[in-house]
Amino acid sequence: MLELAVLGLLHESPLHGYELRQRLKATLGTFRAFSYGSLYPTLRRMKAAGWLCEDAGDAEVVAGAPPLTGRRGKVVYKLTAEGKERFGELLAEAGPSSWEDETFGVHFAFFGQTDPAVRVRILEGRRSRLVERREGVRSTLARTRSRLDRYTLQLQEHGLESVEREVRWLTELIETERRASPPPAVSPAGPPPPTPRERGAP
Amino acid sequence: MLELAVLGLLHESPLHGYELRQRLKATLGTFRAFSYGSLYPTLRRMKAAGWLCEDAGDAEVVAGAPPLTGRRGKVVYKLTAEGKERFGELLAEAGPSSWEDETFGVHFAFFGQTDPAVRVRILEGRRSRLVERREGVRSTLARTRSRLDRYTLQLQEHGLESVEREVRWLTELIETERRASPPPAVSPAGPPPPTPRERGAP
DNA sequence: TTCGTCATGTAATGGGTTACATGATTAC
DNA sequence: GTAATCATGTAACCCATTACATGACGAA
Repeated sequence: MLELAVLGLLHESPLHGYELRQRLKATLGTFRAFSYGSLYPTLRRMKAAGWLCEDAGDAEVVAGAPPLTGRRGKVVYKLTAEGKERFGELLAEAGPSSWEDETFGVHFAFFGQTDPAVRVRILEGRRSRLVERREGVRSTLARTRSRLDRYTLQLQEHGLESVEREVRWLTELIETERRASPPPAVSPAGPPPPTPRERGAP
Repeated sequence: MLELAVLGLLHESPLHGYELRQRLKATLGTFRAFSYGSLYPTLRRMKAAGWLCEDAGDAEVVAGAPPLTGRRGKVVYKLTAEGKERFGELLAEAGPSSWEDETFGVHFAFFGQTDPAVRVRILEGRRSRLVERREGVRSTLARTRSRLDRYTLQLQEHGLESVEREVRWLTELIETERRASPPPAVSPAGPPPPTPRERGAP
């Protein structure tokens, strides 16, 4: 979770903890916020795991700076080769761990680096998860509507509309993805017709 | 959190754990789900705290039922007097603990039993929390929009629209509340006109 | 010189989840 | 008689939060 987000951000450029948190906010928006209390220990853990290392690239840090009593100043982290590999692995995962509520936003935020086929599978996974939830709410709502008071009903309906809205959003995203790169259509008769051009999408 | 939800549901009628969880789903809808792994320990804890007790009201349980080896069968809980008091206290709370993401839904679900003035304060608290968040997202979005890729942008905008939507919803709810019971208008000139009657609020 | 914000970190705690273990009851 | 679902419970763990402590640096 935090781990993926950190890998993703450091994959773009080296950062120190404080900066990382700002970026986290800017990247994840309303979806998730992390406190320093979880960020710093995570950085430590990830460094211990060998995914991160301290970046000595900043010349001015080395220069005439104050004697650095013990250890106080920016600590800039960057990804190691193992870290990049780990990021790649996490990006390739298309399972519940990529489409549940808490995680989907983070995976989505790094779709730019994600394989198109994986993107579609995650979007579909998320959508079917939400459709499931929607049906659950709809059916219990149908059963209990008459027994609910004004407020409980409002809550159910607002919740239901939120889910419906997200489903529509996902449907559009999926369609866009498909238009951009149609699935490798395993046609029952013969190989698929050659597509006009396979554009490189960086 | 779970505590409030349990108090609220048992306030309506005695229930056993399993039933309680179904009701929880029906009441909270998309907002929150709890697992048995947190429900049962919570029931235990609340019983120990004296807010709940086992309900012996079910005649058929006492009847010819199997010898009950040790302890196995439905355990129906109901609120004690202390439990009702506790529920009242929690309902009267109008602070961050009632309008943050994780909690608001639960508080809202029991608005039917909540004092109208408290309802409005909670709705306003929630709204200003969301407005704050919306402004945060808007401003970082304004600063960073050009640097964001397609997906990150999508995520930001979908998130922003979700927040805007909830703000509108809250605004409507607040207006409805105000129409139903206008605030005790403190007029700037002179003492307020004598209200018909000052009802005893202990 | 003091305030705000940048910057790093730890300890205690919290509030849940997953996975597992068990057994009763009901419907086929 | 067996599968589904009703029903209760525990233990291990997870992933974060809050509150706190510390300190550098720039602007007023």
